[in-house]
Amino acid sequence: MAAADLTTRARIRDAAIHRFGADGFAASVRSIATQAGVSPGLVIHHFGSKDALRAACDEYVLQVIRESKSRALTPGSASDLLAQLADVEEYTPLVAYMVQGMLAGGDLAVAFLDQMIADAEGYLATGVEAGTVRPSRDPAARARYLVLANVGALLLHVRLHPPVDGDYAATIRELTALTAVPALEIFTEGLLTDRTMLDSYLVYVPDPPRR
Amino acid sequence: MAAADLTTRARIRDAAIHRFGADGFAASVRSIATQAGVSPGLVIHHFGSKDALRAACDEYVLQVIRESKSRALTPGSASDLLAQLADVEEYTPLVAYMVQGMLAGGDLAVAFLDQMIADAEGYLATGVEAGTVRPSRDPAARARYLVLANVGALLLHVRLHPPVDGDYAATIRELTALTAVPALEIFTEGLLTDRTMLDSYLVYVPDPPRR
DNA sequence: ACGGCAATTGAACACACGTTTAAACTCCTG
DNA sequence: CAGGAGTTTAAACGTGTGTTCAATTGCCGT
Repeated sequence: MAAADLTTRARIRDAAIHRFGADGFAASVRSIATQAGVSPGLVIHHFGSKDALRAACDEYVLQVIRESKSRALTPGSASDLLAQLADVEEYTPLVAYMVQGMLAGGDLAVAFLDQMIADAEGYLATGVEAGTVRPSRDPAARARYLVLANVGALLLHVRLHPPVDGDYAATIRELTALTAVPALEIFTEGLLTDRTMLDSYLVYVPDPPRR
Repeated sequence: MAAADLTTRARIRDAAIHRFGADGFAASVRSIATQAGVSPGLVIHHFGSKDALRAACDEYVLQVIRESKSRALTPGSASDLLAQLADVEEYTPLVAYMVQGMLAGGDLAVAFLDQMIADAEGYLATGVEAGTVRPSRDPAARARYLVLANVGALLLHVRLHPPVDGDYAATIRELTALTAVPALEIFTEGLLTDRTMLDSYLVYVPDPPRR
């Protein structure tokens, strides 16, 4: 995110990602222009409108995250994707932007979460084959639940303990420190001592997964 | 939320809860005034400012939710509080408002979640005593994780499948249908087959709970 | 070197917002 | 019945917004 040798258009895009991520999508065009060291009119000249600028940011963020995933990141744990990204200083603004995107809803959030769920389902299936993960009655639903619960917990934690100076890495480490033990505890030992709740729900809704 | 025999001030407050819940806190004073059948100036006359109006809504929503909890609601499952509230037509706007409040962050969200976490810890402790819930190395952290994960999943689900015509009850039922099986599965059978992940994390951070 | 084209700017526009103000209305009290 | 306090409204104000426009700058090819 260095201001070096970038197209003006790219500098404006990066500034927009920065401000949207820090202030939400109500951030003004003028504040973005200031951050980019540019006049407000030029922002519109390059992107047409604020909405189009946001759409361009959405697309760019999604593309960079997709690329980064195939690169250096350790695979295997889908729910830590954002945590790993936040640790790389260059990617921190993308994490902040993605968080705002999920808080605001819209196509970006849908696309990101759908991909995350699909990835998680793959990781879980690999684990099942390797014998480290228990099989599920409905692997797709389990992957969806795990992603929604863990990403959702991240969103709430960010709202309860907002990053100072945009330091998402510290906030996410804080979340990990708070939730790793209870999460691992539940994942390895369970929460309930008997099967009555599960069994009674299964006879109530006995539908098998439909794919 | 009927428009009958209420103080004008109360009618404006209810209209504000309705519009804030439906459109977020960017909802305009004018739209609230229209919904209440009143002029914009009167809204400010009664509450002083838009921020003060929101503060009054925060306080009122929190108070009503606290009262309703001691009443007819089935105790025992803290994470279903919002689901049970959404099923009562009268309370649906409060649920929508609360969702927006958590998405926006702020004191309302902190107060609500803190209370929810405290309640969950109580329910879990009761379950542990009764032998239906497994004990935890850190009961407070477990309660916090469970609330953040389940409420967070609710927030994300609402953003992915927005309620039509404010029908939060249907959206939440949809979420339950999608996540009940995987959640119960994980809670009774666990997710991992061996203890290596948990044990290795415990030696890495062997701190016992500090209270 | 110069004409042309894209980049860029500063000023302005139209609009929506929260809020203010003065006047009208309502209703209870003396 | 008079009057005053509280309620309510319509209109206006000031500000910030996204966007437009004409003018200026800077660069590149011929």
